[in-house]
Amino acid sequence: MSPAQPAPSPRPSVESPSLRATLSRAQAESTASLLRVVSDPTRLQILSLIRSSPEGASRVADLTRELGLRQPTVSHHLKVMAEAGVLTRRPAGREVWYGIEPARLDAIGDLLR
Amino acid sequence: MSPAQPAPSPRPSVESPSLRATLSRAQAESTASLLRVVSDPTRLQILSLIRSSPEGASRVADLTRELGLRQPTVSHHLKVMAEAGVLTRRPAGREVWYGIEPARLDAIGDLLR
DNA sequence: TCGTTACTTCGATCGTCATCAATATAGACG
DNA sequence: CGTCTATATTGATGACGATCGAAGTAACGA
Repeated sequence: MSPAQPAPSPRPSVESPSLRATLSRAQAESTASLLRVVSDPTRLQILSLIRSSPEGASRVADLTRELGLRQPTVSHHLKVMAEAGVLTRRPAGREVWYGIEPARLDAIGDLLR
Repeated sequence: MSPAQPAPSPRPSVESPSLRATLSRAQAESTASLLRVVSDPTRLQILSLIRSSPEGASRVADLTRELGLRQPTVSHHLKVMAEAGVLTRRPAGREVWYGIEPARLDAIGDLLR
Protein backbone atom coordinates (compact mmCIF):
# COMPACT_ATOMS: atom_id res chain seq x y z
CA MET A 1 0.00 0.00 0.00
CA SER A 2 1.82 3.03 1.39
CA PRO A 3 -0.56 5.67 0.07
CA ALA A 4 2.14 8.33 0.25
CA GLN A 5 3.33 8.99 -3.29
CA PRO A 6 7.05 9.55 -3.90
CA ALA A 7 6.43 13.16 -4.91
CA PRO A 8 4.49 13.98 -8.08
CA SER A 9 7.60 14.77 -10.13
CA PRO A 10 8.83 18.25 -11.07
CA ARG A 11 5.54 20.09 -11.18
CA PRO A 12 4.75 22.48 -14.03
CA SER A 13 4.22 25.23 -11.45
CA VAL A 14 0.73 26.55 -10.89
CA GLU A 15 1.32 30.23 -10.21
CA SER A 16 -2.47 30.44 -9.75
CA PRO A 17 -2.77 34.09 -10.79
CA SER A 18 -6.59 34.06 -10.66
CA LEU A 19 -8.58 36.63 -12.53
CA ARG A 20 -8.27 39.22 -9.78
CA ALA A 21 -4.79 40.31 -10.79
CA THR A 22 -4.21 41.87 -14.19
CA LEU A 23 -3.23 38.96 -16.37
CA SER A 24 -0.16 39.28 -18.59
CA ARG A 25 -0.30 37.48 -21.89
CA ALA A 26 2.15 34.88 -20.60
CA GLN A 27 0.11 34.30 -17.45
CA ALA A 28 -3.07 34.06 -19.50
CA GLU A 29 -1.47 31.48 -21.78
CA SER A 30 -0.19 29.33 -18.95
CA THR A 31 -3.51 29.48 -17.15
CA ALA A 32 -5.37 28.63 -20.34
CA SER A 33 -3.15 25.65 -21.09
CA LEU A 34 -3.75 24.31 -17.60
CA LEU A 35 -7.51 24.71 -17.97
CA ARG A 36 -7.38 23.07 -21.38
CA VAL A 37 -5.97 19.92 -19.79
CA VAL A 38 -9.31 19.27 -18.10
CA SER A 39 -11.56 20.77 -20.78
CA ASP A 40 -12.07 17.49 -22.58
CA PRO A 41 -15.01 15.11 -22.07
CA THR A 42 -12.87 11.99 -22.06
CA ARG A 43 -10.50 13.44 -19.47
CA LEU A 44 -13.40 14.45 -17.25
CA GLN A 45 -14.75 10.93 -17.51
CA ILE A 46 -11.34 9.54 -16.59
CA LEU A 47 -11.24 11.76 -13.51
CA SER A 48 -14.75 10.71 -12.58
CA LEU A 49 -14.00 7.02 -13.07
CA ILE A 50 -10.85 7.17 -10.97
CA ARG A 51 -12.65 9.12 -8.27
CA SER A 52 -15.47 6.59 -8.07
CA SER A 53 -13.17 3.58 -8.15
CA PRO A 54 -12.91 1.61 -4.89
CA GLU A 55 -9.10 1.79 -4.80
CA GLY A 56 -9.02 5.50 -5.55
CA ALA A 57 -6.91 4.68 -8.58
CA SER A 58 -7.33 2.90 -11.90
CA ARG A 59 -5.21 0.92 -14.33
CA VAL A 60 -4.99 1.81 -17.99
CA ALA A 61 -6.84 -1.34 -19.01
CA ASP A 62 -9.69 -0.57 -16.58
CA LEU A 63 -10.22 2.87 -18.05
CA THR A 64 -9.85 1.62 -21.62
CA ARG A 65 -12.63 -0.90 -21.07
CA GLU A 66 -14.93 1.56 -19.30
CA LEU A 67 -14.43 4.33 -21.84
CA GLY A 68 -14.72 2.22 -24.98
CA LEU A 69 -11.69 3.91 -26.51
CA ARG A 70 -8.42 2.51 -27.82
CA GLN A 71 -5.70 1.96 -25.32
CA PRO A 72 -3.16 4.39 -26.87
CA THR A 73 -5.79 7.11 -26.73
CA VAL A 74 -6.32 6.54 -23.04
CA SER A 75 -2.58 6.43 -22.37
CA HIS A 76 -2.25 9.76 -24.15
CA HIS A 77 -4.85 11.43 -21.94
CA LEU A 78 -3.28 9.95 -18.81
CA LYS A 79 0.13 11.21 -19.80
CA VAL A 80 -1.09 14.74 -20.40
CA MET A 81 -2.93 14.89 -17.08
CA ALA A 82 -0.01 13.33 -15.18
CA GLU A 83 2.39 15.85 -16.68
CA ALA A 84 0.05 18.64 -15.63
CA GLY A 85 0.11 17.30 -12.07
CA VAL A 86 -3.56 16.37 -12.08
CA LEU A 87 -2.86 12.63 -11.88
CA THR A 88 -0.29 10.57 -10.01
CA ARG A 89 1.39 7.64 -11.73
CA ARG A 90 2.36 4.47 -9.85
CA PRO A 91 3.79 1.54 -11.83
CA ALA A 92 3.27 -1.88 -10.25
CA GLY A 93 4.78 -4.69 -12.25
CA ARG A 94 3.35 -4.56 -15.73
CA GLU A 95 0.46 -2.42 -14.61
CA VAL A 96 0.33 1.29 -13.95
CA TRP A 97 -2.08 2.82 -11.45
CA TYR A 98 -3.27 6.38 -11.95
CA GLY A 99 -4.71 8.40 -9.09
CA ILE A 100 -6.03 11.91 -8.62
CA GLU A 101 -4.10 14.82 -7.12
CA PRO A 102 -7.04 16.67 -5.50
CA ALA A 103 -5.11 19.77 -4.48
CA ARG A 104 -4.01 20.33 -8.04
CA LEU A 105 -7.55 19.93 -9.33
CA ASP A 106 -8.85 22.42 -6.78
CA ALA A 107 -6.11 24.86 -7.74
CA ILE A 108 -7.22 24.74 -11.36
CA GLY A 109 -10.79 25.49 -10.37
CA ASP A 110 -9.58 28.41 -8.28
CA LEU A 111 -7.94 29.98 -11.32
CA LEU A 112 -11.33 31.42 -12.25
CA ARG A 113 -11.73 33.43 -9.04
CA MET B 1 -28.01 52.84 -12.65
CA SER B 2 -30.27 49.90 -11.88
CA PRO B 3 -27.62 47.22 -11.83
CA ALA B 4 -30.24 44.53 -12.21
CA GLN B 5 -29.90 43.09 -15.69
CA PRO B 6 -33.03 42.13 -17.62
CA ALA B 7 -32.14 38.46 -17.23
CA PRO B 8 -29.12 37.04 -19.05
CA SER B 9 -31.22 35.37 -21.74
CA PRO B 10 -32.14 31.69 -21.87
CA ARG B 11 -29.16 30.26 -20.03
CA PRO B 12 -27.39 27.19 -21.39
CA SER B 13 -28.10 25.46 -18.08
CA VAL B 14 -25.19 24.65 -15.80
CA GLU B 15 -26.20 21.31 -14.31
CA SER B 16 -22.89 21.48 -12.40
CA PRO B 17 -22.47 17.74 -12.06
CA SER B 18 -18.99 18.04 -10.52
CA LEU B 19 -16.58 15.12 -10.61
CA ARG B 20 -18.07 13.51 -7.52
CA ALA B 21 -20.96 11.96 -9.39
CA THR B 22 -20.30 9.40 -12.09
CA LEU B 23 -20.23 11.44 -15.26
CA SER B 24 -22.22 10.26 -18.26
CA ARG B 25 -20.75 10.96 -21.64
CA ALA B 26 -23.35 13.66 -22.25
CA GLN B 27 -22.60 15.32 -18.92
CA ALA B 28 -18.88 15.11 -19.58
CA GLU B 29 -19.33 16.76 -22.96
CA SER B 30 -21.47 19.59 -21.65
CA THR B 31 -19.07 20.21 -18.77
CA ALA B 32 -16.10 20.15 -21.12
CA SER B 33 -17.68 22.60 -23.53
CA LEU B 34 -18.35 24.98 -20.66
CA LEU B 35 -14.78 24.71 -19.45
CA ARG B 36 -13.51 25.22 -22.98
CA VAL B 37 -15.20 28.62 -23.09
CA VAL B 38 -12.73 29.96 -20.54
CA SER B 39 -9.73 27.86 -21.57
CA ASP B 40 -8.37 30.47 -23.96
CA PRO B 41 -5.71 33.06 -23.14
CA THR B 42 -7.50 35.89 -24.90
CA ARG B 43 -10.76 35.16 -23.08
CA LEU B 44 -8.98 35.06 -19.73
CA GLN B 45 -7.41 38.42 -20.53
CA ILE B 46 -10.81 39.81 -21.44
CA LEU B 47 -12.22 38.65 -18.11
CA SER B 48 -9.26 40.14 -16.28
CA LEU B 49 -9.54 43.45 -18.14
CA ILE B 50 -13.24 43.76 -17.44
CA ARG B 51 -12.73 42.84 -13.81
CA SER B 52 -10.03 45.48 -13.35
CA SER B 53 -11.93 48.18 -15.20
CA PRO B 54 -13.29 51.02 -13.04
CA GLU B 55 -16.84 50.64 -14.36
CA GLY B 56 -16.85 46.88 -13.91
CA ALA B 57 -17.63 46.61 -17.60
CA SER B 58 -15.89 47.30 -20.90
CA ARG B 59 -16.80 48.30 -24.44
CA VAL B 60 -15.66 46.33 -27.46
CA ALA B 61 -13.39 49.14 -28.60
CA ASP B 62 -11.73 49.32 -25.17
CA LEU B 63 -10.88 45.64 -25.20
CA THR B 64 -9.81 45.72 -28.83
CA ARG B 65 -7.28 48.43 -28.08
CA GLU B 66 -5.98 46.80 -24.91
CA LEU B 67 -5.65 43.36 -26.46
CA GLY B 68 -4.07 44.41 -29.72
CA LEU B 69 -6.41 42.16 -31.69
CA ARG B 70 -8.86 42.91 -34.50
CA GLN B 71 -12.33 44.00 -33.54
CA PRO B 72 -14.18 41.03 -35.09
CA THR B 73 -11.95 38.68 -33.12
CA VAL B 74 -12.83 40.41 -29.87
CA SER B 75 -16.54 40.48 -30.74
CA HIS B 76 -16.37 36.76 -31.40
CA HIS B 77 -14.92 36.00 -27.98
CA LEU B 78 -17.45 38.26 -26.29
CA LYS B 79 -20.30 36.54 -28.06
CA VAL B 80 -19.16 33.08 -27.04
CA MET B 81 -18.73 34.07 -23.41
CA ALA B 82 -22.03 35.93 -23.32
CA GLU B 83 -23.84 32.92 -24.77
CA ALA B 84 -22.23 30.76 -22.11
CA GLY B 85 -23.56 33.11 -19.43
CA VAL B 86 -20.12 34.21 -18.34
CA LEU B 87 -20.62 37.79 -19.58
CA THR B 88 -23.57 40.16 -19.51
CA ARG B 89 -24.31 42.30 -22.54
CA ARG B 90 -25.71 45.83 -22.20
CA PRO B 91 -26.12 47.94 -25.37
CA ALA B 92 -26.02 51.71 -24.84
CA GLY B 93 -26.49 53.64 -28.02
CA ARG B 94 -23.91 52.53 -30.51
CA GLU B 95 -21.77 51.05 -27.80
CA VAL B 96 -22.12 47.72 -26.01
CA TRP B 97 -20.90 47.20 -22.45
CA TYR B 98 -19.82 43.74 -21.39
CA GLY B 99 -19.70 42.78 -17.72
CA ILE B 100 -18.88 39.66 -15.76
CA GLU B 101 -21.41 37.24 -14.27
CA PRO B 102 -19.43 36.17 -11.20
CA ALA B 103 -21.78 33.41 -10.09
CA ARG B 104 -21.47 31.72 -13.43
CA LEU B 105 -17.70 31.93 -13.34
CA ASP B 106 -17.62 30.41 -9.86
CA ALA B 107 -19.95 27.63 -10.99
CA ILE B 108 -17.55 26.71 -13.76
CA GLY B 109 -14.67 26.53 -11.32
CA ASP B 110 -16.76 24.31 -9.05
CA LEU B 111 -17.22 21.78 -11.85
CA LEU B 112 -13.83 20.34 -10.94
CA ARG B 113 -14.79 19.42 -7.38
C1' DT C 1 14.23 -18.05 -24.04
C1' DC C 2 9.77 -17.66 -25.82
C1' DG C 3 5.17 -16.10 -25.71
C1' DT C 4 1.77 -13.22 -23.53
C1' DT C 5 0.11 -9.24 -21.30
C1' DA C 6 0.24 -4.17 -20.07
C1' DC C 7 1.55 -0.04 -21.40
C1' DT C 8 4.03 3.66 -24.24
C1' DT C 9 5.55 5.93 -28.39
C1' DC C 10 5.17 7.21 -33.27
C1' DG C 11 2.87 8.96 -37.43
C1' DA C 12 -1.19 10.11 -39.83
C1' DT C 13 -5.83 11.95 -40.23
C1' DC C 14 -9.70 14.64 -39.42
C1' DG C 15 -12.37 18.16 -36.97
C1' DT C 16 -12.50 22.16 -34.31
C1' DC C 17 -11.41 26.87 -33.50
C1' DA C 18 -8.73 31.48 -33.06
C1' DT C 19 -7.81 34.88 -36.09
C1' DC C 20 -8.21 37.79 -40.02
C1' DA C 21 -10.26 40.79 -44.02
C1' DA C 22 -14.41 42.05 -46.00
C1' DT C 23 -18.93 43.17 -45.46
C1' DA C 24 -23.26 44.09 -43.07
C1' DT C 25 -26.09 46.34 -39.45
C1' DA C 26 -27.34 50.07 -36.73
C1' DG C 27 -27.22 54.24 -33.85
C1' DA C 28 -25.91 59.34 -33.75
C1' DC C 29 -25.80 63.63 -35.90
C1' DG C 30 -26.04 66.93 -39.46
C1' DC D 1 -31.33 61.26 -46.31
C1' DG D 2 -26.11 60.80 -46.13
C1' DT D 3 -22.02 60.16 -43.21
C1' DC D 4 -19.39 58.71 -39.55
C1' DT D 5 -18.70 55.53 -35.71
C1' DA D 6 -19.38 51.13 -32.98
C1' DT D 7 -20.37 46.54 -33.24
C1' DA D 8 -21.79 42.15 -35.56
C1' DT D 9 -21.64 38.61 -39.17
C1' DT D 10 -19.55 35.95 -42.87
C1' DG D 11 -16.08 33.19 -45.06
C1' DA D 12 -11.35 31.67 -45.39
C1' DT D 13 -7.05 29.98 -43.42
C1' DG D 14 -3.77 27.99 -40.43
C1' DA D 15 -2.74 25.61 -36.18
C1' DC D 16 -3.62 22.58 -32.69
C1' DG D 17 -5.25 18.24 -30.76
C1' DA D 18 -8.28 13.83 -30.12
C1' DT D 19 -8.20 9.62 -32.04
C1' DC D 20 -6.54 5.66 -34.47
C1' DG D 21 -3.33 1.70 -36.16
C1' DA D 22 1.24 0.05 -36.01
C1' DA D 23 5.30 -0.63 -33.75
C1' DG D 24 8.28 -0.39 -29.53
C1' DT D 25 9.29 -1.54 -24.50
C1' DA D 26 8.97 -4.07 -20.45
C1' DA D 27 7.41 -7.39 -16.97
C1' DC D 28 5.67 -11.96 -15.82
C1' DG D 29 5.25 -17.08 -16.45
C1' DA D 30 6.28 -21.59 -18.65
